[in-house]
Amino acid sequence: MLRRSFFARTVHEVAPDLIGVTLLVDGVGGPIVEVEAYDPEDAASHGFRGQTPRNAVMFGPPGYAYVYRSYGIHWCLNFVCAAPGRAEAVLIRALRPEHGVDAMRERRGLEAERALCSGPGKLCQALGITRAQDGLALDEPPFELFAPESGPPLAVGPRIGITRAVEQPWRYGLAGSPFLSRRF
DNA sequence: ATGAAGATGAAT
DNA sequence: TTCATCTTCATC
Repeated sequence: MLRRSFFARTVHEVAPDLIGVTLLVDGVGGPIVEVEAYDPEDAASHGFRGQTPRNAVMFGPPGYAYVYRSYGIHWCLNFVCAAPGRAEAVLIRALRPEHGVDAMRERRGLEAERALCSGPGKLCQALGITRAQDGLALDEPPFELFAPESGPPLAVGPRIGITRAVEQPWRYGLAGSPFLSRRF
């Protein structure tokens, strides 16, 4: 199991290391196949303009969940990294449905495994993540994180949906996975 | 009090 | 490509 100290590093080290890590929420989830990194010097990050009630968790200690509402409809899950005061976090964008697939299908109202967790909003709906999980520790229930046996092949590319003038190769994924939100 | 933008998803 | 949907935050 991952210890909270796993996240006490720069997001640029943590993000690629999360590919292949199994994420469970109340026993539902699977290996992460896609993430994105956000740091305080990044104009596209929620933390760029300073602390607000919404992004407060980003500025707290590492190893906690930062959950925010996206487009008024969806929820998105992040893992907070780096020392307190530095707003760094990894957006969890997709995972391979492995545990509790039936629960995911029920919550998503879909059958196709391919569509259950292939996007940050979909993933939260499938795992039952809402504001209720904002600020919760990642090494305590309902969360469970398991390191992979070996480092999987990584794909790297620019992030998705970033309209600001920030173009960096900060999206990481499991190369060739059919469960990505988008091909690299 | 008001407005504009947004780390998306699903349908067309 | 379009649009639903509404919170968040900045501004007035």
